[in-house]
Parts: sequence; C-alpha cells; structure tokens
Amino acid sequence: MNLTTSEENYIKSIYHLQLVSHLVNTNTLARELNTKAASVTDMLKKLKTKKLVKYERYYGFKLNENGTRMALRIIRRHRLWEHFLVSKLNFQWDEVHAIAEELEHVSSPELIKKLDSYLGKPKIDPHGDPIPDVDGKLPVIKQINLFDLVNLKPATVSSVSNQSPQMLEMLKHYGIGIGSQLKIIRAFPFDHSLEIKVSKQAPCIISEQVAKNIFVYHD
Amino acid sequence: MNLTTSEENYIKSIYHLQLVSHLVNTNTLARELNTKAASVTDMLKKLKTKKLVKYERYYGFKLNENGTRMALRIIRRHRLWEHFLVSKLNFQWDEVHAIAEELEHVSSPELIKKLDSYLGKPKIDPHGDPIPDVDGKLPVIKQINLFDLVNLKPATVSSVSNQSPQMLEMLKHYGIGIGSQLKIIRAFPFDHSLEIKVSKQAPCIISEQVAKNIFVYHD
DNA sequence: TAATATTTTTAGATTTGTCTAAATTTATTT
DNA sequence: AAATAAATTTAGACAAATCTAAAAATATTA
Repeated sequence: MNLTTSEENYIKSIYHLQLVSHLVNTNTLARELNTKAASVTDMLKKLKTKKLVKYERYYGFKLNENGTRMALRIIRRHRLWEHFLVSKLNFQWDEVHAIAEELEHVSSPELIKKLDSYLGKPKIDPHGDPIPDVDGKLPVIKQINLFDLVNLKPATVSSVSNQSPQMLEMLKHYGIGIGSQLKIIRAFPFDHSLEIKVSKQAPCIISEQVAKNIFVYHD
Repeated sequence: MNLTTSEENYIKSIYHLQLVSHLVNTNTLARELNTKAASVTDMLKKLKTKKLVKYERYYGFKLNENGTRMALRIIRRHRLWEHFLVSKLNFQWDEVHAIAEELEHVSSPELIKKLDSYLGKPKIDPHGDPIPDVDGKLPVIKQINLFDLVNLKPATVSSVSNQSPQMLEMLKHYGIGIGSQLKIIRAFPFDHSLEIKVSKQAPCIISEQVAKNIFVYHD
C-alpha cells in the first residue's frame, strides 16, 4: 500500500507515542504533530479505513500489525538517512533530524536497499537508536562506551556524545567516524589511554577523555 | 521563496521545454507533465502571481529571471542526486531518473552543499548533462571519449555508455566509476590499448573496446 | 473572409489535509 | 449524583491541485 507524506507522519508519531503509552489519545498526537485535535480525528478515520490502526471513537487508538510494519519501514528509512548524513556528509548528529524527516518519505525500496549496503548495513543510527531491518525487526544491541570495552574483538562506532569542534577535530585526525570498525589492542593503566586500530589504518593511541565519548557495539 | 513540489515540477518542465522553443504553450506543458490543459492554466496564474513566469493569456509563457534561477536550483539538486545514485549507490544511469525526481524536492541548501562536496563537486551527471553550480551557472564542458583523449592530463569520468553486466564487471575490476580521476600514461599502437592510472591505484591497461565506452572531461 | 478546427481559458466540482466553532461524550470535582 | 471541566468528535469552511465540460479566443482552411 502507498501512503501519503501526511499519513506516514501520523503513523510514525503514533508508533513513537505507543512506546510510552499503550493507547494514544487525540490531543497527545495533535501536540506531537503540531496540529489540531479535529485534524487528528479526521486522519484517524482515514487510517482506520486503510486498516492501519485500531480506533474506536472516544477511546484512543493504536497501530495494528499492518500499521506497525509501515511505521518500522518509515523509521528504517529515517535512521538510515541520518546515518548517511552523519557518516558520509559530515553533518553533526544534532543537525540531521529535519533533513531526514524529508528524505524518509522517498519510498523506493531499491534505494533503501542500496543505501543500507552502502552504509555497511548499520544497526544503530547516530543518536544511538536501533535501525529496523528489512523485515521490520529491531536489533537488540548493547552500546558500550569505548572506555568500558574490555575485550579485544572488533566493534563498530555507533555514536559520539561530544560534538564540539575540538572533539570532531580529534576524531577526524584519528579517522574515527560513525560506522568505523575499531579494535582495542591494549590499555595503558598509567593514564588510562588506549591503543586502538581503526579500520585498516595503523594503530594509534587515544586518551581516556576521547574514549569516554565514543560508543561502539558488537555485531 | 519556498515552492511546493508541484510548483517545482512545473518550473522544471518549463525550463526544459524552453530549451527547444522560446515560448511554451499550455498543451505542450500539459503533455509533458501528464496533466490537463486546464490544470496548467491554473498553475500558471499562480506562478505569475509568484513572479516566476511571464504569462499573458492565450499567448504562451516563459520563465523570467527569478523562475530560471529556481529551475536551475532544482536541476542542480536532481543531477547531484543522480550522480550520487550512480557513483555511490551503484545504480545504473538508466535507473535513477524516477528516484532523483523525488529526492530533488528535498530543499535543504546545507544538504546540497555537503552532497556536492562529498561527490567531489562534479560538473557532469551520469547522463552527460552539466550540473549547474550554486549560482545557477551551467559549466560548458566538452566530454571526450577516453579513446580519443590524446593528452596525458588527468581527467574525470563523466559517463559510461555501455551498461551491460559484462561492462560493469570490467569497470568494477579496474576501479573505474563515475567521478573517478584518471590519466592516460601511454597508448599501445599494436592493439590500441591504453595504459591508465585510476585515482591512486596502480596503473593498468584497458582495451580499445572498454576505452570507447568511457567518457571523461577536463576541469 | 467565412466556416471550421484547435488551443486556451473559465466555471464549477472533487480530493486531501487542514481549520474553527459548536456539539457530544467522558472524566473530575464538589 | 449533579455540576463542571476536559477531551473528542462533528459540521461546515478553506486552500491547493486537480478534473470535466463548456465558453472564448486564436489559427487554419476552403
């Protein structure tokens, strides 16, 4: 089924609100979407006829299986584009939301498939949120602060909590970015610095301060 | 000024039709946009009040300076996305038009600026059409068949005329793609093969057949 | 040039998504 | 439990973009 941009925005917002409360009410959704309660009621009637939500008047609503599948598809697109904007175009993670909101409505499945491959099939977006897979499954992945990483197995950089120019300068110098593969070689107890290997680069040493701002996950 | 997707599509189509005939007429544009003459008239009144076209009823219309600037902005977005889809996502050039038609309406200037840099500020899209610069200037660039390239100066790959899996397999093997920088090192008269250097790779030799399908330009 | 054909525009309707204001239903309070 | 408050829905309107059918203007042809 093909959805309009507006329908997609409603579906996505309902999904997010459902993470907090099982049933969603009209006013809450209206606030979330910067619209009026009457508009929400109108749209929900439409979504009901399209069999995307369970909705009884005056009783709130929620996505059904169909609607949830659609929501995850939209969220997948949104998070892949966010990853792209940060890992490839050098946006900072707090700048990408609005742009991804537009890109997420471009609906070519082939495009998303290729974008996913191009990004290395990432599991987590730059805000640290999981990216649903093609089948709408959300990976359960533990993000680990690089400083707390004890084993020597390769890990993928999922997010960076400090976005200051100074930090970004350092990350650039080390060749570390969202999606980078890295591995700890050893830890130096003296100043808690870490010797790491990033992708195929020569090993380097990063300070405790830098390590504490980098989050990684294992596949 | 902010334009709707529909307005942008009209502006873009008028631009393209103006390349053929100075004045555009209602029916021609209706055919181009798969719509009806009455709809075109309606939209042209709107574009006139927005001061994007010169339009007198029954006499045809054309973009004014304002409208032309907008058209080039949209075409810039379209062609940059096409370049991205081919050079980064491995689409073939005959598959990208419809997707770029959607992406071109995402209007963040910052996005386009960064996309442009990321692609290496390309001057030509994968169909061989010039990409307008930020100021709407169209580069005048001569595309040269790699086989006809005589000098040894570096050139940029702009398009590949043969999109067969066999050809793509070879290009992949040589590491040649849209946007690749390459340089002829020498030509072998015996079989007309060429020794070339692609980006920072080790030199390699390509056959006359391959060379004849690759188009390049000088900056 | 008068008749006919084509093109373009207007008039009025439709769809989508939105709104305001009023009515209805549910929830809360005294 | 009655009165009041809050949330939700309905009714009716509006803007954008489209359409059909009819009218008006322009172009072509006999």
